Amino acid sequence: MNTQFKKGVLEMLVLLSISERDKYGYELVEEIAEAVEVKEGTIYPLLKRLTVEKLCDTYFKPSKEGPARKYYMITYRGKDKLKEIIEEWTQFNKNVEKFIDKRWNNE
Amino acid sequence: MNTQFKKGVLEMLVLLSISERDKYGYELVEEIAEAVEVKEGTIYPLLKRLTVEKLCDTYFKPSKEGPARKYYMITYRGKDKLKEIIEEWTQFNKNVEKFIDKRWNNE
DNA sequence: ATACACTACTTGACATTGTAAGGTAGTAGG
DNA sequence: CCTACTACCTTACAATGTCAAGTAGTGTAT
Repeated sequence: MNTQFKKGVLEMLVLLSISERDKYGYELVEEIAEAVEVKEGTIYPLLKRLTVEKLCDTYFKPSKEGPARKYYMITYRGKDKLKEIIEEWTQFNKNVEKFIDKRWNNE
Repeated sequence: MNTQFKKGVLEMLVLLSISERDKYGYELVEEIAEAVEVKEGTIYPLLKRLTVEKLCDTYFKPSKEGPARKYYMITYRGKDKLKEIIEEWTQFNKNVEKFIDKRWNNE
């Protein structure tokens, strides 16, 4: 899978996922990996960035199946950002699709 | 416009464009800029990479409207690569759209 | 002639973000 | 006690787009 395609998109997927409900890191990795090939080493640093940028907040909760889980909760800022990213992605994607359709599928 | 979204995609667009017919750099910049916000400083280095990787070849041709133009011509390797990239993009995109649709448009 | 606008190509220092590979630690079961 | 699974984290690295600046040829108006 082309690594480059994921740039920026993973941020959108993570924000989108925690906008449904609070999730912990490991859970996010598994959920996103179902859609896009991705490993822990990608998601954890991303979650840290999001936290530093105040797009999400975190808290710990003990677990019976292993070590405590760090939950990520989207902030208002995060929600605004998510909306913006989705709009940009949608527009970008539309333009790319149009570009491809004109040149690729007409043959 | 989110810079990150473009990563990898511009390579696809350039290859796609020169797969129609040979194009010169400046022409490519203008054509691609119609779909995706982009400047010369992005496209020229990309064209150099494609040339080094033998995905395209180049030749010069004089012009009456300015300095000589450097044309880019896709190679067989470039065509194979293009096919591969388009398939990957299509699949990737489908997965991302599905991920978004489930979580965003249901509200 | 001179200056300016437009065409056309090039480059280097930089920022962002994903990857690989490794590490730490808690809990449960044989 | 050893293994497997859950869960988190970090560092060094690679790829690619951006900015800003530069070089040059050609045509047009002053």
